[in-house]
Amino acid sequence: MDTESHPPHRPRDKAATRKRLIDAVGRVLAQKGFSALGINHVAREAGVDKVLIYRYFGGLAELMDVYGREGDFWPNVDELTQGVESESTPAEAAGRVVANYLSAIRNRPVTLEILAWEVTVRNELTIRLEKTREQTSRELTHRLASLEAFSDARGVDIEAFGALFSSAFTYLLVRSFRGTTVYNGIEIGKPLGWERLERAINRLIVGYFSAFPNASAREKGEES
Amino acid sequence: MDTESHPPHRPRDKAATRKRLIDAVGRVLAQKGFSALGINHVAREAGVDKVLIYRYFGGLAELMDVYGREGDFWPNVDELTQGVESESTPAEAAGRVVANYLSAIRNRPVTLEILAWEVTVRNELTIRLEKTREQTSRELTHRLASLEAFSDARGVDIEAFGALFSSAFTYLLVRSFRGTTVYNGIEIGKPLGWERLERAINRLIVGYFSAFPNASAREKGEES
DNA sequence: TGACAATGTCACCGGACGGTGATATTAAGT
DNA sequence: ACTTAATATCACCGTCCGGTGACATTGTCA
Repeated sequence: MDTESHPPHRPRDKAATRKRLIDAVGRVLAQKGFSALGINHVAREAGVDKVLIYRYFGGLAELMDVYGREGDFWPNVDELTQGVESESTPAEAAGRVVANYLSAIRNRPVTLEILAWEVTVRNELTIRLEKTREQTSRELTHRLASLEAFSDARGVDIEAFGALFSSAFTYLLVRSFRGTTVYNGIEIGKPLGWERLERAINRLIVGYFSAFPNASAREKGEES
Repeated sequence: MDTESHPPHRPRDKAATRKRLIDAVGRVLAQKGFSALGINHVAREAGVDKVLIYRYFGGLAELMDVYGREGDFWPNVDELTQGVESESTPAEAAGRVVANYLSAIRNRPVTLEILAWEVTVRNELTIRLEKTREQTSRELTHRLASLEAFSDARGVDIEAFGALFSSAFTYLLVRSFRGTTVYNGIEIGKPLGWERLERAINRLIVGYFSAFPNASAREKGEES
């Protein structure tokens, strides 16, 4: 429909060709996965000679860098904190962020592809993407910590809390995305499985924060 | 030290050559990772011609199958439930299993490599390994559920609980194994980071089970 | 109109991959 | 000792990869 075959003279337009290449990265990632992400594939997908990748970007790494900047596959802080009010309790806020994170990542194949990619290899590309995400999580932590309720909750390690939950979700979502249907007896490929998970998550969140009822109760839980 | 170079005539021994190939798989996985796992690499590592892989096993997939059977890279239920007594409370038992899981997987590069592999691709081999692990987790769940304390705790979903924690650990361990030093502000490459995680984990466990104090308290937490 | 740079195409290189046929070497059976 | 089959090695094929130099086409500006 859109991508023509070779011969018909395309009007020469550097900017358009650049965009063609950037878009091709996303298409290759979505359709073939990162294992097929190479100079040849991207150029072929863009219907353009691969030498232009070197000329316009310097190489695939730099092209990926641009793609990483322009892509919106990662939710920002505003999206993650949607529904979190300043007077929210920690449990409410955490539950909101968790739900936002889940819905933000689900059904975004490219994002899941990249997350899976980060697990397997660690090169210039994934390190750049990783830094972007780390920056986002830093902002998120900062914003959550600025909530009144959190400032009162002693002993709460919001970073460790977030690391555990986001890593669990990321792992389960990626596994499900890759085709695993059952993990630890949970049907992660069906809504029912995720309902069970969300129920357990809610209990964990409530339990975690209820152990620190807005100050006090410090002598009770500090055994280490 | 052990692996000779090419020329010196080795005594002909099919069984020994088979073993050489199987061991080479583990070495390649441990040293180069699954991305380098190919006919050529394995044969080169074994110091043997690659055609023998076809002759003795049929191909790399079948060789991997044999390797998967003979390897002991996955902890069994006994190892995971070490220290869990029949009179343990759910929180104690869960904490024990969590700690055992962590120590069992850490410093096992091949296991971590395989776990990372399962995230990325899904083929005959990873599916087989996945089934083995799923079977183990099923047994583990069954054993834990048979504890008295658990049978009393209503509303506890031990499978969902385990899925969340094991997936979080797996993800963080693999990321750390791959070289990521900071995740969500946690230094997962250093003991300090893991201490923070373990502290948060303990609070989560205690909080999760304390929400269900051995029966009763059912009308309090069943909002969904 | 003519020169020149920008844009895009083509052909090729060396290397690694999976896979296979032919050949050499060794061990065993008679 | 001689045959024979098992064991192991070698050489080669086609394909894809990342990367690069040479060439063709187009637009711009003097």
